[in-house]
Amino acid sequence: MYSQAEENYIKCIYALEMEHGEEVSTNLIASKIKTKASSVTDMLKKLSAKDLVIYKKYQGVRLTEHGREVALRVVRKHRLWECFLVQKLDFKWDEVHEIAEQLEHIESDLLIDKLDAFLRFPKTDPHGDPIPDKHGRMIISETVRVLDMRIGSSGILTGVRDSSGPFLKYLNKKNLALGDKIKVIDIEPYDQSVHIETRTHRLVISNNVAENLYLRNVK
Amino acid sequence: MYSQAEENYIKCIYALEMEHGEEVSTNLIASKIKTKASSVTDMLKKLSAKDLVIYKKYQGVRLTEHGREVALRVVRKHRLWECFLVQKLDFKWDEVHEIAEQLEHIESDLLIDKLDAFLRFPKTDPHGDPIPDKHGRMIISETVRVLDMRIGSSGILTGVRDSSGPFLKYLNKKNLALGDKIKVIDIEPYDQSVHIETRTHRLVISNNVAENLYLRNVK
DNA sequence: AAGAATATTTAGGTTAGTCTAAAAAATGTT
DNA sequence: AACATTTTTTAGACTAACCTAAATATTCTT
Repeated sequence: MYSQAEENYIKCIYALEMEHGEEVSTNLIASKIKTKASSVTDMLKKLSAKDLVIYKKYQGVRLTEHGREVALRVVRKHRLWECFLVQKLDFKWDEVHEIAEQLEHIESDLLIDKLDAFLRFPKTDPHGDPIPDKHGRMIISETVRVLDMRIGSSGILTGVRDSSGPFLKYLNKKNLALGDKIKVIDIEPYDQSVHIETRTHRLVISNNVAENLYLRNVK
Repeated sequence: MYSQAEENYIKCIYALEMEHGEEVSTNLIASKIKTKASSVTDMLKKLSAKDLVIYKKYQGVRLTEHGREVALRVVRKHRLWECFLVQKLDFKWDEVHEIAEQLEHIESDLLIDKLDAFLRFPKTDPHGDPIPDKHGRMIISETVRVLDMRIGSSGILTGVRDSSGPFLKYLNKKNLALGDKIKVIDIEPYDQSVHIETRTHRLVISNNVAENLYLRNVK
């Protein structure tokens, strides 16, 4: 239906809209997709002609209703495949992204619904991100960055903002995993580093890390 | 490593070499891949430059050792994915080809080895075709077409030559499946149609069908 | 509000893979 | 062996997706 390149742009625009709200700029897309701004302009015209985005020169771009549906389908496929790789094939959560980037473009609605059923209709992927159902609906749980927690409060680690390999490897090394209960002991005013405690250990995480961990509040 | 188009040509040349032996002609490739002869010529030059085939103008083409390795890797992936679709996702054997055509191009050796293990190292795909192992080796069992069996002899249905949807659907309807024991009751001299008997029923298959069913001899 | 800096678009070119039409080679027929 | 037919290759064009460099808009600074 749509080419891989088109799907990648749509997915990228969707992610940037989620993250920044408002219109998404050409350069932002270019840097995320690692291509040149001129290439982005070319593609935006094409997507606009196909009614996937609303694009006005120099004004950035937004997904149309239809564009959003396409984006959610790709996101659904990506996240379901990630579940498959981790749950069934024993991949680590930091190893699945590149492979899922390929698998997300396989075209077959039946395949993806059968995969969904095989995995018992998971609601989140291995990084804690919600999986849209076949109608594009997903459960977005209220989460807070570790950095924004009150001192002394606790939460369940439900998601990571940065799901790059290096960051996930860092979490593995520090023995932090989705579902862990985390208590914020103290936030250092000087550098915003955070002392946290899990059921098994205590540690200090940098401000950078604390911005990238999302907790669902407990109690 | 290689583009999908390149992989498809390599796989096609491999299949035609198996089927016809000798050099494979431009037109044969064109008709199998459903493209024009001129496109094939272009691609053969490229594959030749990459040392995947030996190509001499007007003389047809053969795979190099390296080309054969690439072909076997793609075949391995295709057949493993078919197993996955049928065994794990409950697809019918006549529904999996198109999806496997897409999945076979996913690039990750680790993925394919893990999939292999997950499926418990299957030796044949749902159509009875052998699956190459990670070194490209596979078990080719001695099989005979139903048409070539002696009258009164029996065999186990181990493979189909034509694995197109319509043919597989026909077999489903006639209640014939891989692994069934089949006895050849009689071959009609006039039109070469064959009377066969399975554990559960007797039926007559046309010469055309009898050419496309492979049996492994019993006793 | 003008000039500087930045962001975006346009113009024109490249590559992979396809196509049509014409030319050239191989093969078949007598 | 010469002509006809078939097969294959070449030449030249097209599209998708990318690129560089230049032109144009927008935004920032003062």
